[in-house]
Amino acid sequence: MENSISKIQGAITRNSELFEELANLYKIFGDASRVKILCALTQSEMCVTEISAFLSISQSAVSHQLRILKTSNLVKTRREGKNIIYSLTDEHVRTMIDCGMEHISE
Amino acid sequence: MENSISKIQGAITRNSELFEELANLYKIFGDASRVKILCALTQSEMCVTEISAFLSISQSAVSHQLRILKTSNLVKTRREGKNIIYSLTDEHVRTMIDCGMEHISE
DNA sequence: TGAATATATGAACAATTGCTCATATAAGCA
DNA sequence: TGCTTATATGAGCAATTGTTCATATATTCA
Repeated sequence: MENSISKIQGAITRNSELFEELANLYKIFGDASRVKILCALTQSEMCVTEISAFLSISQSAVSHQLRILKTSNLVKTRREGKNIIYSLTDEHVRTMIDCGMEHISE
Repeated sequence: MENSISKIQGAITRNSELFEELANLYKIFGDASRVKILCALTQSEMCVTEISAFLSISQSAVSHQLRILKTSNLVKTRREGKNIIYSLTDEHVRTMIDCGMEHISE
């Protein structure tokens, strides 16, 4: 018991940045605007204006949030004429959202 | 395309509180101290003093965080003499952590 | 080239958060 | 009952966060 606990403690202490990183990932999902954006992109890629109109969030606010999502590598972009099309980077995002959804719907 | 998008929009608009709730859940995991506490409890139930010593976080700080975790129903308690033993409410917490871990370890 | 549309971004501000410090409450024990 | 240990909690504070407003940048098209 004492042994196994100190083993975990070692792991936690050594991997302090790991937990910081983990917390930072969750922090990104910890905002309704961002979750909505991610959830919308789950269904279909969209440009900024679409997202903004779609969620009734100001263009500026959406843009700020998208930057956070992009920096965190949760979304990727491509230009198409005047528009920048945003889409999810990979399936992990979907999994993360599902995981949370499952928890609250019990 | 237009149809499916407006369908999603309807869903998002109607379930605004759902997203708020989802974001709030993630927000709880979005702090290194709390993730550490939850992760520690993943391995074994512990009392406040143990958690505090274990993670090198002040007793007060741990206590404050535990209150949040308990209010959110992520941990439960039982008294044992002078001690209050904290443990995870259910397996969902483990799943949530695993889910995040999987994402950052790629 | 100039106007219109799309997107990004910096400054400012209010709100929230997580910690510390001091102290309250509660249980065990001499 | 008084002392010690365990836990909880309120006030205060510094740091972070998400939004708005104003403006910059970039692309298309007449």
